[in-house]
Amino acid sequence: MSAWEPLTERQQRILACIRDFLRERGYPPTVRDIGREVGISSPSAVKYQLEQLEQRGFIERDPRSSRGIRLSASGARLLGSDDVVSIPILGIIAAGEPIPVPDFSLRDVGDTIELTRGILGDIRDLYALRVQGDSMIDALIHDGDIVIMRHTRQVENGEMAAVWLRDRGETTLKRVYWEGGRVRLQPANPTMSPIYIDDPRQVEIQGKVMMVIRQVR
Amino acid sequence: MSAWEPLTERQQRILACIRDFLRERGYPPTVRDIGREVGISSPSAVKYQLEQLEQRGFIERDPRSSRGIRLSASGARLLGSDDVVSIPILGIIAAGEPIPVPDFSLRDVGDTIELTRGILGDIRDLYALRVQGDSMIDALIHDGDIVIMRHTRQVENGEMAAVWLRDRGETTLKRVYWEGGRVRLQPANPTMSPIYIDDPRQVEIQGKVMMVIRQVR
DNA sequence: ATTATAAACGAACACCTGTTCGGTGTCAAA
DNA sequence: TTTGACACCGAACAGGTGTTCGTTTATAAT
Repeated sequence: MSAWEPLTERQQRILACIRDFLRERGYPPTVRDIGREVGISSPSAVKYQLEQLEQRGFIERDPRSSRGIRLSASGARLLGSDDVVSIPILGIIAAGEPIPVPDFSLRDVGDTIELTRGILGDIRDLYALRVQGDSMIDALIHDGDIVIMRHTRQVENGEMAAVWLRDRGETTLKRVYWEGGRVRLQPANPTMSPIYIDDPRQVEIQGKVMMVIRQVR
Repeated sequence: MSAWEPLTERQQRILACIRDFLRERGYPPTVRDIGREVGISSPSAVKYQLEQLEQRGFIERDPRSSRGIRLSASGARLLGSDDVVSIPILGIIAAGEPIPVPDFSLRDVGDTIELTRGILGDIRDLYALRVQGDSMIDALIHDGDIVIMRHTRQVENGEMAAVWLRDRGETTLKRVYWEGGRVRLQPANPTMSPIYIDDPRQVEIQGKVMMVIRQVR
């Protein structure tokens, strides 16, 4: 049975059993728990199925360790069961100043926000900033919002970035388009006009905007 | 030791050990795992501390069950370790139509979004809607955003609600202020003016806006 | 009918895991 | 000094848990 073939009915039931048991108890089931749930009387047969599921990447196991089963990332995705990622909140984003430069080598982080992997997608190089002030209205971003950024110094055409405009001394969040010798910065608010920067050296990409979260008060 | 006294240094280390082990392995530590981590050589001494933590409500245990430990809700909160809540996505929100009425008695839900409890706060009666169109720009809400709503037919002054304006046949998201005989609807965009509804019977509260999530493309 | 494969069966084993029980050491208060 | 509370120790026990090994059953292909 190759990894591309559909899961058997029983394998699906085993995965669901692991997910539900985890949710309810906070720890994974034993092979005998699983057997009782899906109607297999022999622990070795459950082991056989767990090996299949492990080979196909839906679970991971720690051998000889009691309850040593966990859902893999793809297993969790299949089951609609998400895990939590801790994103460091590094400071604020405001129009009149550049955003903080993240140092991911630091292990000791202060403030964090916990988000599910499913709404984040790729979690590499992410950090969070709190929005301060109302000068980002053109990006449909409100004072107090949290912006999730990916640390990068370059973005593709059409991606939304935190841009530091050197001559203006100003941070702005806009979609960036490199057009020949100049840069077009397009607001998220579709009723507003773009701005054009003739000298690309004035445009400093500080990060890519991945997500905006607003907790309404 | 009463429940109101601070945790000892060692108890804090044990809680952190449980959280970290869970995150890394996907299952809780054994008493011997915990002992090795925090420098206690006897499993019965670990048991003693786990009993203290259980009595004070930070963990729950299933007796005689291997790795039968879970963080309680308050334990998880203390540790900044969040659990995941599944919010049903019931449909769309667009200006020209009323929003779907949630039926929480239905157990079988279709689409959901998984979010952490920590960014949601009180999770009662929550559901999600996808924003369609650009007619909610005055609420700083963008086509494609996800809005988290709480089902309610009334809101306090100053709370942001999905309001169905009966005579206009239009949904709008604004802060609601009941002022004598009329209603003031204030946009989230601070540069925009409020609208006033003289006849409160034209104002139908469909839900309270709790959160906005934008996954930037 | 035969063969191969997958998926189950069951018994037994090794060792992991929580628990019990009795004890020691430290500290503070009387 | 004595007492009590707290927090640890260690040995041993009971049973829980994963694993091994050989067997059986069902199904599909030849």
